[in-house]
Amino acid sequence: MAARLRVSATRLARLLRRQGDTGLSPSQISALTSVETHGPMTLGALAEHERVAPPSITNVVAKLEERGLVVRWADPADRRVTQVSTTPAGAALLGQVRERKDVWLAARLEALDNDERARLAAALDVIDHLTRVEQT
Amino acid sequence: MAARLRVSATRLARLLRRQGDTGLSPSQISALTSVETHGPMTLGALAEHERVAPPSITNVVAKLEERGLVVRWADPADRRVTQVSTTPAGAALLGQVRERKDVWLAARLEALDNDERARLAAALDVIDHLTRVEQT
DNA sequence: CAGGTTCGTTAGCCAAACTAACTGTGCGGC
DNA sequence: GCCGCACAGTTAGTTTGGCTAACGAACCTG
Repeated sequence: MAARLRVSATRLARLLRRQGDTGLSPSQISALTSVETHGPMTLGALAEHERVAPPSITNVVAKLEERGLVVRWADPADRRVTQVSTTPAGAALLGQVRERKDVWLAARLEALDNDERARLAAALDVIDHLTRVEQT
Repeated sequence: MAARLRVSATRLARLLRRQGDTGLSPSQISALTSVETHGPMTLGALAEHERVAPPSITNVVAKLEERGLVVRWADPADRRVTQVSTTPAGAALLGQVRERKDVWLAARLEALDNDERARLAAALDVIDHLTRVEQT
């Protein structure tokens, strides 16, 4: 069961990733997603979250800022740290990517028969639960 | 439904990927997997399958060969082409990675209750079917 | 057997990651 | 209160891995 689920999940994720082509590099899209989901954060926290060295995050954020997808400002309480958060444009771009993937996936779901869809629907909670446990 | 499945599948794939750490780069492990699953193949076919330029595959295969994970030989029928296939060591490495992921995932499945496991089991065929259709 | 085609490799360039070193800011001991 | 240390982010320089362009060897066709 583990092996079958592993293969299917990996394959589905790969197919989904192929639908999510933006003009951004993988590290850029990943950083942008982190900033959106975890709210305004410091560059150091972002670097740690992305498991990347500080100089790399400087560069990634600079490019995202050039495109107007994030904003960066000095923290008034501690002027060493700089905070970063998404702009409406950044959020919109992520939304478009997600919607494109959902459209593609929905089309696949349409191709299933009613019984299959019902079984998948019944398992959605389980799959969700499986991935929600604290990530080890 | 599409959105929930997308999120869960993406997250599960990411968690699985984190368990699969080898000393190899992503392109190396991907190429090795392709060679294993599609049998002996020419370098050009491998490059096309990996959606990568021919010079890149030369480099990737050279590194895999250094580690003894694949072997490369000239095709006797057409001495321009070189075939590549996995060694027992290469297959063993892939097997270890898969097993490590399966062990991790099986432990998570153990944490589910019986009803959840039953619902997931009933959906396995569906998820499999979903990813088996010709990839667009 | 000469010309053109195909396969893989070599050469050279660019993007993106890293480490090491620097700047500017905060903080705590004397 | 100032002096020294710690910390956040950036700059500088290197390494890695991808690409395109050009090349050599092998094949095929007229």
